[in-house]
Amino acid sequence: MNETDVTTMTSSEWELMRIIWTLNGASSREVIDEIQRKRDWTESTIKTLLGRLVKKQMLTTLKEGHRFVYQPAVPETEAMDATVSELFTHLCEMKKGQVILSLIEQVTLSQSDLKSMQALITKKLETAPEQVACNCLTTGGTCENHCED
Amino acid sequence: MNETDVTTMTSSEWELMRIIWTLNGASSREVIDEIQRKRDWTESTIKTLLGRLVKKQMLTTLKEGHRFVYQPAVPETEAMDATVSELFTHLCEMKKGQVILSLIEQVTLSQSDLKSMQALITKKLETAPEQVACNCLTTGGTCENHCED
DNA sequence: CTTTGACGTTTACATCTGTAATCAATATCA
DNA sequence: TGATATTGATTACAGATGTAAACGTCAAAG
Repeated sequence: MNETDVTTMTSSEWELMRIIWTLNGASSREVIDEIQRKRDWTESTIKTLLGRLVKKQMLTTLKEGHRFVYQPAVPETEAMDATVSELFTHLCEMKKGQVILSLIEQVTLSQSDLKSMQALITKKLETAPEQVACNCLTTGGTCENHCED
Repeated sequence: MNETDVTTMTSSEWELMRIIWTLNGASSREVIDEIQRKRDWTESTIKTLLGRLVKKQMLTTLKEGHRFVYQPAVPETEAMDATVSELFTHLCEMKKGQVILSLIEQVTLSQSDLKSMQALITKKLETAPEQVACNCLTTGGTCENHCED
């Protein structure tokens, strides 16, 4: 039940999590060294962030001697999907397609990713609506109503 | 130069902005009424948020009598794209494709959006790499290296 | 066994955010 | 014109976040 809310992760926290996800668990030293290759955060700052991630239950600790191995408490994929979904709830329904399009444009995608998308899109085309209405106003007025006056 | 940074918008602020974008400019009253159909924020709270958006230069004000018409200082599309792009910089390069795929799956997309995607994907397939490497560690180690031990 | 280092914990503080009451100026109704 | 409602501005305050120093404790080195 009471699931960890990954959507409250901040940018800095994402940076630590990525390392820990990728290493599939890491000591504070590993995280600190890795982070400091890119950011000039002090050791202290990074420790604070680790602590906060543990408190937020994004990380679990395994005691190994008297020090810890920090482990992800949530799978990376789950966190990515949840965060992106959450962001999309803020966007105008009508314009999400455009946003995804420009994402596809900007991201480097593998053959296999592209093929999966192609398949999915072909399937979605079978039942896709002609238009998707704007849902920004509760009154039901759509963007067009207003933008073209 | 000194461009407004849309990526600092919070969830609450997005809600106000959406209304103002959709109405293409609005009075505080309009915003308050519209927001209060969904949220039970007080008038006061909404005014504070409006003020902060003006200070952050996300909104511009036009004096109309002694009251204001709040106008978007940044186009909605631009804000959406910038925010989504920013979020994607936090994600493992290798897994962005999966995330986009699950987005396509979950979002309602119009025929025309889907067709644009299809075209773009077909084009991208021509030059797409077989694999996209994980970029989570500066050491260059990819997810595989670590996940399969 | 003592000194030194590594590591987790506590404390600190400014800024941002959520949430809102109060105030001052103005416009509108009586 | 005076009372009242509107609206923008100021002030408030707790919690989250960025950023980091200092502290206590255990382990390793000497």
